[in-house]
Amino acid sequence: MAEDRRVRKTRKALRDALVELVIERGFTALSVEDITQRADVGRATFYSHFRDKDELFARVTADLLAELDDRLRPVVQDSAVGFTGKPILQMLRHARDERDLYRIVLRGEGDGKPLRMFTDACARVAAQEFRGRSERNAVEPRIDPELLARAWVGEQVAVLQWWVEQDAPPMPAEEVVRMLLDLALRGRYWATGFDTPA
Amino acid sequence: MAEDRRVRKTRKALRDALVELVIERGFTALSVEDITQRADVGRATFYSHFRDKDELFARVTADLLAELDDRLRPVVQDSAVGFTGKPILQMLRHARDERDLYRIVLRGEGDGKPLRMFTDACARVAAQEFRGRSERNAVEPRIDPELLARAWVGEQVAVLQWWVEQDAPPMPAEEVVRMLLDLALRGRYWATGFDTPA
DNA sequence: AAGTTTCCGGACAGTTTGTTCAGTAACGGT
DNA sequence: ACCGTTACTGAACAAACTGTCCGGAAACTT
Repeated sequence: MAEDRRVRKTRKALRDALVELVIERGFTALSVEDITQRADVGRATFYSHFRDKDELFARVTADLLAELDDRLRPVVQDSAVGFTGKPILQMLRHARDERDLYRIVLRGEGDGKPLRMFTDACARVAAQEFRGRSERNAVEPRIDPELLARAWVGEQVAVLQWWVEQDAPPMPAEEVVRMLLDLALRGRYWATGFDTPA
Repeated sequence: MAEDRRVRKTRKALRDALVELVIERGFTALSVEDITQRADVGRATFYSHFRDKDELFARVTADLLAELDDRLRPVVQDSAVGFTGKPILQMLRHARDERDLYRIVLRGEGDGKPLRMFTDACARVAAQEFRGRSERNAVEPRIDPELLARAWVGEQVAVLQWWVEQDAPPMPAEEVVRMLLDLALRGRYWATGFDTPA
């Protein structure tokens, strides 16, 4: 049968080897042989599982994003508004479990495609949310919802990037969320030092 | 003399060819031959000017960042506080003049190294500024200055990315700055929909 | 033990890279 | 206008990597 334990084993070995090496040297600096060598697998075997270096990479990152999606969906759907602290907390916890994979995505490895998929997906949802919110609240849209979403997601991603690259004992996820909430609620503090708009 | 007009001419041709092709196909998809062909220059000639595809790329982006630095330095030094609207306005104007180059950097092209240099530089300055500000104002640092800086810069960069990729007649730079100021001053609006901190 | 599936090492042509070199063209000074 | 210097060119080269194919060895299933 195609139900062979060996297959999953070597695939996992290749995936793990890729992740390790990307962390060590970066994606572009890798040859297929580097990967198979680290995975202790013949070079020819690689091509009977994946067409490309790129395909392997794409699968690894796609799986991570899918897993994140699974964890996030219930949380997002629960709350009428998509942006409580909970989704971010979920993301941070997931990032704590799968730190290397998050690093890879958030470093923009692999032509930055996974990172772009990630941010684009977030921005799409956020933009929709902001559009709806400004309608419901009858707040005149002084800020383009598209731009607002980009800015919002940009902040989240930047914080994630920062957090996941800390090598010292990292700040607890709950603390990060507290700070983000504080940040959002106290824009005036944050903005201290701005000129008044001309 | 080494002051040959031909040299500058072919170098410029190579640089321009690189920029064009990176916009069209992305950096990793390029061979040296692609570049020299587009620049109408012999392949061997390339290596008498640059060691690598990467070196050419690094020079191009480094020059851009240096130029940005030159434009920013006087503005930043003028104002005691580094984060009035003026630096951002300068950046937006520069990005309007050198749109393709900004796109390349902000897309994270070339392993994302230039983008990281850019954001890291900004974050370093911002973090210092925020540290000083919280001391002067005797505001207890409820938010790690490092995190605050990352978040701040992440927002700026995200907005830049968004703005520079718009293909329709882009929103004027002044309008973007106005929105960013509004955004910073009205964190509470932005945060509508958050849970209250647990 | 027999039959199937996977793995392996080696060999293959095709690219790309970075270097070298001899010939040719363009430049700059007098 | 001439001549020495400098830069460009095309070709050839070894080296590395890619993706494919094959026959034999090894592992799994029943």
